[in-house]
Amino acid sequence: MPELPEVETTRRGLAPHICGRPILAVRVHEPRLRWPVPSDLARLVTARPILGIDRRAKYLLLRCAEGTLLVHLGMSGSLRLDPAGATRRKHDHVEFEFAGGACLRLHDPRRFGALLWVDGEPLQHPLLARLGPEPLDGAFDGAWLYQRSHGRRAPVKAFIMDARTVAGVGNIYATEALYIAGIHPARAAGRIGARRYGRLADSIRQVLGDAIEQGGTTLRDYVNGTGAPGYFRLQLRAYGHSGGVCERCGGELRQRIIAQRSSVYCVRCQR
DNA sequence: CAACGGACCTGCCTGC
DNA sequence: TGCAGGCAGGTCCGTT
Repeated sequence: MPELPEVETTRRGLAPHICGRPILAVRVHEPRLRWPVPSDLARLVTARPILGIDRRAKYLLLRCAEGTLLVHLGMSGSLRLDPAGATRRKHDHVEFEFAGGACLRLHDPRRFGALLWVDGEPLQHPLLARLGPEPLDGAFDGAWLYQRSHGRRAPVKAFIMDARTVAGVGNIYATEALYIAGIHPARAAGRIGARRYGRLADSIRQVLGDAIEQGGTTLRDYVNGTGAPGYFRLQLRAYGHSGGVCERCGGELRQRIIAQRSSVYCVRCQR
């Protein structure tokens, strides 16, 4: 479900409602996520507030006084703030209850997500320490991509989805950015020039930024932390349009597995 | 180091 | 209506 824009939308939706409010109770109904949910989670966070919510790649960092809750939503996860009285649903694995009865619930049917506790500086955690630049940061640009791509024979789509290259570019937005930049997703990363990488970096920034503005992409039932769907799906030009016609050149949009992931591209104008 | 395949799960859709 | 098979927005880890 969630790529970077959906995670960021969740962060923005939740922060004003939960930051600074003490957690009254924590309930773990299903600890078997990607890694086991800490058995002493309740002891770690009960009676303490979440001080702030940050994001790094697709991880949410819920900052507490003595450490950080690291949350990843995997393929099917969502965080939802329910008003008092709303009942728990199937696949709501962890609940954080606040004063007044509102309840933050981690919902994740496929359980590819994670909820971890990190002592100390979370950015030094092994899961985060080696991530590449944030795509919406100034440190990310075409020069960075070009320099990192030297000698790489893997498809450029795999290259930009590698979190060490740039953090948080998933299958939908990699597909869209390559479409916008006019680059064929299967082209070897090391065989693309600096100018084209400049365009690709711009496309990545543009597509992620626009998607965040639209509240993310709702495919199945994604909603942000406060229940609103995202509208970026309406602006997808390649993803989900296989068999259709390219808006730019009239060519055929074709679907194919590239680097183990389903990809859509225009057979005529992506080179 | 780079590249690749497998692993972890449930739900939903298609076709027989 | 039932069932098998394929597919899905992620990413870590082990092997080559």
